[in-house]
Amino acid sequence: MHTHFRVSGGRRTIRPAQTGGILNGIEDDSPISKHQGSSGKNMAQEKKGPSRAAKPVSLKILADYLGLCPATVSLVLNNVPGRSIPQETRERVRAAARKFNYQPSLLARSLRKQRTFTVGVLVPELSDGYHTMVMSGIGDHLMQEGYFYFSAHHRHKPDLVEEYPRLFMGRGAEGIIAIDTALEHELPVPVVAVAGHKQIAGVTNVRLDHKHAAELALRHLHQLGHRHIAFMRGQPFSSDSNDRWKSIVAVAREIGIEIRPELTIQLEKDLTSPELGYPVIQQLLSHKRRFTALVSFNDIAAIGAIRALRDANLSVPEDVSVVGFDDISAAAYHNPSLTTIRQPLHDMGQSAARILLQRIQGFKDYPKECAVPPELIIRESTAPVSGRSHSR
Amino acid sequence: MHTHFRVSGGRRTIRPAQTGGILNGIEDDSPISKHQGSSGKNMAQEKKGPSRAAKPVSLKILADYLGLCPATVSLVLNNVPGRSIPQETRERVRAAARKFNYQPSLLARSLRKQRTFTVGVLVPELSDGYHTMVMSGIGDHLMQEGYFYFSAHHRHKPDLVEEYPRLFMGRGAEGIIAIDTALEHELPVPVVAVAGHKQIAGVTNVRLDHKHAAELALRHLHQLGHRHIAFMRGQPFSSDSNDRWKSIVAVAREIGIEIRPELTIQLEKDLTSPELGYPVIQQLLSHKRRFTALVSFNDIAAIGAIRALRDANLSVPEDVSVVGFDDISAAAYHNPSLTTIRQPLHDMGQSAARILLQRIQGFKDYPKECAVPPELIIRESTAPVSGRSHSR
DNA sequence: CCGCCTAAGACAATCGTTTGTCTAGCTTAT
DNA sequence: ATAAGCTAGACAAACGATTGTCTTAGGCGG
Repeated sequence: MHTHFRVSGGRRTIRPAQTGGILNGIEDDSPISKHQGSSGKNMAQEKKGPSRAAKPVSLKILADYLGLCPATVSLVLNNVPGRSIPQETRERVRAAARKFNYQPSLLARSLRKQRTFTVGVLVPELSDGYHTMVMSGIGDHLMQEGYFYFSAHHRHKPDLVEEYPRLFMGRGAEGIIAIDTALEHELPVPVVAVAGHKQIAGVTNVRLDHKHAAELALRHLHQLGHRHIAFMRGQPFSSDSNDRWKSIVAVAREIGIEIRPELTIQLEKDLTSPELGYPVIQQLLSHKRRFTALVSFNDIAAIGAIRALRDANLSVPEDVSVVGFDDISAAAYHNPSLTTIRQPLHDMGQSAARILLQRIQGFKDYPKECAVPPELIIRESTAPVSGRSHSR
Repeated sequence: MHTHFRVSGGRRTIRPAQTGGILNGIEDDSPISKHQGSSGKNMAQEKKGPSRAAKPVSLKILADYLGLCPATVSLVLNNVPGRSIPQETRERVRAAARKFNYQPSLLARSLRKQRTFTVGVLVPELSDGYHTMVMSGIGDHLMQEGYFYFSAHHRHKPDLVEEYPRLFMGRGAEGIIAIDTALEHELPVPVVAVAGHKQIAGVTNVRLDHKHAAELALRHLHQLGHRHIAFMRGQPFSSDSNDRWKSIVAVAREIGIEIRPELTIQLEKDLTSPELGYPVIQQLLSHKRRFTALVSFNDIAAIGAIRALRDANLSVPEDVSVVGFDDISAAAYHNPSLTTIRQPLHDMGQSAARILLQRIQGFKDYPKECAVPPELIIRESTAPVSGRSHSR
């Protein structure tokens, strides 16, 4: 699998102090609070004994305080229609809820309604930019829809891949999103896979539209006048390698670009550094075949390739144009900055979440697959083919 | 100044026409897996309305099947001591549990035991490398200890920073870890902040040992013979800027390195691209002061700084050594690769989780603060001071 | 033969909500 | 005046597990 990474900047920022206090905190330790407090001020609450959390107010406490029964309070707070409760009572209830900062226990509610509004997200590695970019999209959509999610990373250990979905479900997850993870069998809840490796019944796959990606890259180069193009194939173990290559071959044929075996190089090493692309380009150059452009398997390899080209006294993009893949953040910082095919990872995450929620909500005709369109990011590493192009 | 790199702002984007859309294949029906389905009462799962998950076996179902009462089954499965239950029954129970793939509802258990083994992790941005690296450490420790976690990102929106902790608690979180987030007030559960901005009662802070970091950077340069060192201060709004600077000043004094105002530059812009460091170095160079080394506020700025130095015909590291900060992944890929101070983000996450769990388990004497040691990563951007060092 | 002890498990309360059903008191229509 | 109809809530049964207390039936000794 090729590597995606992201650079972290030192961008920890401070926001202006926010002084809009919400009323909060009833700090008593008696089960029934007779606290006719003043308006909410943030009093430092003294922790006594063990540092257990102060018990939050329950419906029952609230009901006792109001002289009502818990059910009624629940009805008011949930605005259940078709119940006759006078406006005055409603307001009394709501006022008390505010006053005690009542926060319903989602735990209890979930148990009762058999609905948790929670999903599980399974990911190989949390510190990897590719995965977390997808998670970011997932998170956005889920939060917006009022769902929460557990996440877990398995570092490709098969036993964890096997175990976490079960644990998720034990915690009430209503669905599971698996990023770049090969699930082994069907699960009793809806599952959406992002860049998954397998076809399993009941799993919706979200993946890049490889065909489209190939079109963007090749048409771009073609329009710039490139006709002699070198290609780099991904490592066999990368889940995208095969699809991506097949699409390139198909599109090349459509457009009328020739793919020549002697200009095709194959990545083998399991590296996540530019080293990945350096030696293969050196080798390619040693054959002294003419080419004016290179389609790299990913940005990392492209950076290594550019270094190899420069070390061979070829300029990028003057002599050779280079197209990367992924749009890792280093692509923009590199010199020259990289023209690349961006995977809309964030969108893919959002789509995955959207589809999962649809399935959870009972859509029967959910898509089995969802192909997300890539995006061509044009930067400095590609240019029109020039007279002094690389030929020997 | 002409632009050397085009980053997100100035790029041209081509978005292909929306082909195909999402629906590609349609799966007729997902028969929910009935992988058990042997004797006993097989819960017939039919999709009543929504495609809800097959209902998992509960303790009660299991008990019915065994001709026991739920309580007994619970006792066996939890190995509750002090209960007399014959070995034969125990085995019968366990066999049945295996057979039906019984998975206790953590929801119900949590409700009963008032213990969820769940914490909430609050983070500004999920797609940022800094934050997710910390999360990775958090996840490692929590999982190892049998805890799960919700995560949520707030994108610095004050209302979300305010709201999510409450929602976490509504879902039973027993503690909260806030990464790089300015919480406003005390919470009724233990809180650990990583790179937090404030001192709030009840919050344990995990942060980098800035003093140590300054020592590593300055001693390294000092040992290489550098005496004329330029310094870059972080933006005022960055939470680390102040601490880091104070430490540098203190350590410089200890070692005997002079900090000269005319060699000190101040970052102002809120950028996460190398642009951050470029103009300030240009300006510094315009003063024609002699310096042989630069301590950058972070790696991103260092990359911009190096570009500025090179554009001024100065080589790195031959003329000027540059030390970065953070060790973002691009630091290793850059040319020259960056010598930098690595923040052990993963460790910081682990420490945060460890401390939080201790506090949850009732440790009274938890540390108010935890300083994590940085690490010096020596790469190509620093070298011994040479004869041809930058002086004018 | 009777009482006591203990093993083996049943019973029931509880956690905090939700929600269908029921009732006491009042109003209204016939 | 009486039945019918509302109103404003109470009541209680879930949801699925845990856990303290009770019950039953043998087994045993006296």
